Amino acid sequence: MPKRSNYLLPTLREAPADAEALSHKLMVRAGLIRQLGSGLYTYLPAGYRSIKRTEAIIREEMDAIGAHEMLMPVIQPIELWRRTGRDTISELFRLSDRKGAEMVLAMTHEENLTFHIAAEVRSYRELPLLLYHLQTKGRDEPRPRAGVLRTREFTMKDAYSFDRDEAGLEASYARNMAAYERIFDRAGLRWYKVESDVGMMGGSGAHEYMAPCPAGENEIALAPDYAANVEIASARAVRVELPPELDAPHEQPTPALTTVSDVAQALGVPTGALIKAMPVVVEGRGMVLALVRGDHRLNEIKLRNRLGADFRPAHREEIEAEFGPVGFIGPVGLDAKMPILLDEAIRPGCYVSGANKLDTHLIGVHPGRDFSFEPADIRCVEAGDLTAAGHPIVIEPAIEIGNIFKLGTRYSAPLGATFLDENGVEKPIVMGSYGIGPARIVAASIEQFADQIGISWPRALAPFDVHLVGLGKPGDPVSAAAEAAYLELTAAGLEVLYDDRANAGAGEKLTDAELLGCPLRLTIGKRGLAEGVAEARTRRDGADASLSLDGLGAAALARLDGVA
RNA sequence: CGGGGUGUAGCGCAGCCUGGUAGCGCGUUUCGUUUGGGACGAAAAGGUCCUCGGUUCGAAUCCGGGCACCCCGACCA
Repeated sequence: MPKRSNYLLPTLREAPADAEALSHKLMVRAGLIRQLGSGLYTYLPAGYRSIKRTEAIIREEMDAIGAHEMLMPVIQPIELWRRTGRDTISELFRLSDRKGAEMVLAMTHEENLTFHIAAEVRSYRELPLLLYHLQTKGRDEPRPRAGVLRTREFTMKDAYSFDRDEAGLEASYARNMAAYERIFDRAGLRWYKVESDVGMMGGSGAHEYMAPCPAGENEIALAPDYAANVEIASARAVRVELPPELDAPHEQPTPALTTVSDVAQALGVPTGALIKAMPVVVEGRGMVLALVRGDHRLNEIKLRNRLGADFRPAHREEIEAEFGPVGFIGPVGLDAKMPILLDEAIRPGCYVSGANKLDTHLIGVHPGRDFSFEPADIRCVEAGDLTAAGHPIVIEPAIEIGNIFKLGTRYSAPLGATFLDENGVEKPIVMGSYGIGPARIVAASIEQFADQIGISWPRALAPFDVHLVGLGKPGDPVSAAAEAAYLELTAAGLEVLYDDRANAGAGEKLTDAELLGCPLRLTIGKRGLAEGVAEARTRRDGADASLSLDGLGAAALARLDGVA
């Protein structure tokens, strides 16, 4: 176990100027990481200890569900990626070897493993399989950020399941889910499992594991009976007060009023009484008009999923050709020209919409009567919306610490991973993939539990169980007692960092211990030595106690047992 | 890829507008005094001022190109 006097733990009194997120600042200040380049971080010894502890938990729980660890290369021939069509992903790092052959740095390992499974697995008798590895991933992120939270190179635990059918996949999925819940619980995190978009992984279903924290780059919608990424979340909108019914739409002059809030204010109606019209162009299909309530935002992921195709916002010229002046467009009269999707939050009633005429809106527009539409759920949920059971939703920022995907045959089909069933029929293997980012677990833990004075580790992730602070000078009895304590703690099986520095003051050592945030700090000083005790302070609750130097190892272990 | 910002000693920053031998705090080294919350005194080391070019007698400073890094947005298996 290390002594601080010859351990690389460069703590800083101030955070580097370019750090913004709390976990980033603290990891640098506590001497856990240093930056090499944008999105590229070195783990110094103490930081790497936490990473390894996290990885150990992951290994134990993956092994416990019968997954088998292996190891696959980071550098791969691009050919495999061509076969799955992932060679065009812009985040893919590309390189070439001395012969000019094109290679990539793997961003995940579906191609790699499926390639082997295709070659080695022939029969239903060999399935199911569940394999994983912990390996470096490369991603040419457009924007790395927040220290270790979003980097261009990082280690990921990725597991892959291979089953003969959907039912098998469901079972594999459930096993991984159970392992994940144990992993995040053991790591001491606050976390949620949320429904998520399948994104570019493809496949039929996905969940994300989210750790709420201020630096999170995702938003999750939460209620007692609900948890989903806002990318796909659905809820009942808060009702709005609508203007009185009219027999037919009436034109209303709205000179130069092009925004929802301006129009609402001028007409004396809530913004929710307006219909916001967003024309989009679907590749190869033409224009579609998406309508959401004036106080809502269009959810592009939900709209894409609903359309089943990518789309782009219509250009100004396209809008002017089909509708009228930008800022005054609406659905009335357009239902013959293009499909209209009306968000479900727009309840029956009379609304205000653009009149497709300069400086003019329509009041008394009744969907269904004044234009035809298809109902759709295409808006972003908002805080205060209600779940099916009537609970209000809150929205929290969170960091994605793990995800699980039902891949189906997304990779097995293009890579020819098939098997013969009992009837001799060749079928594609049904796959799932399951990822966890150990560095994000570490950073999320710091985000969730740090306080004014520094990190506050859960015991499971702390670089050391005990931070032993010796306040004596070389050669004095205090120093000798600290050295003895160090030996005894180590012998008791504790992971201990001993601050034996002769050139650091008491305040410096104690402050450093608080910054690094190990669960138990033991101080050996003149004061305690006179009583034959070490002074113990637990980091999470700040509680002090005196532990007899005689039998210190057992006493420290007992003290730690009371800590998270 | 759009917008904003930064680059000067290990870290944090000033100096730049108005060109004239590069500074402050912390840290580091040595000596002494201290020794339970970053202590005091004395001495010292440490910088191609991101880079390339231009203007000028003279450039950290003015002008132009490039690079790197950070923040917001887009993007994010």
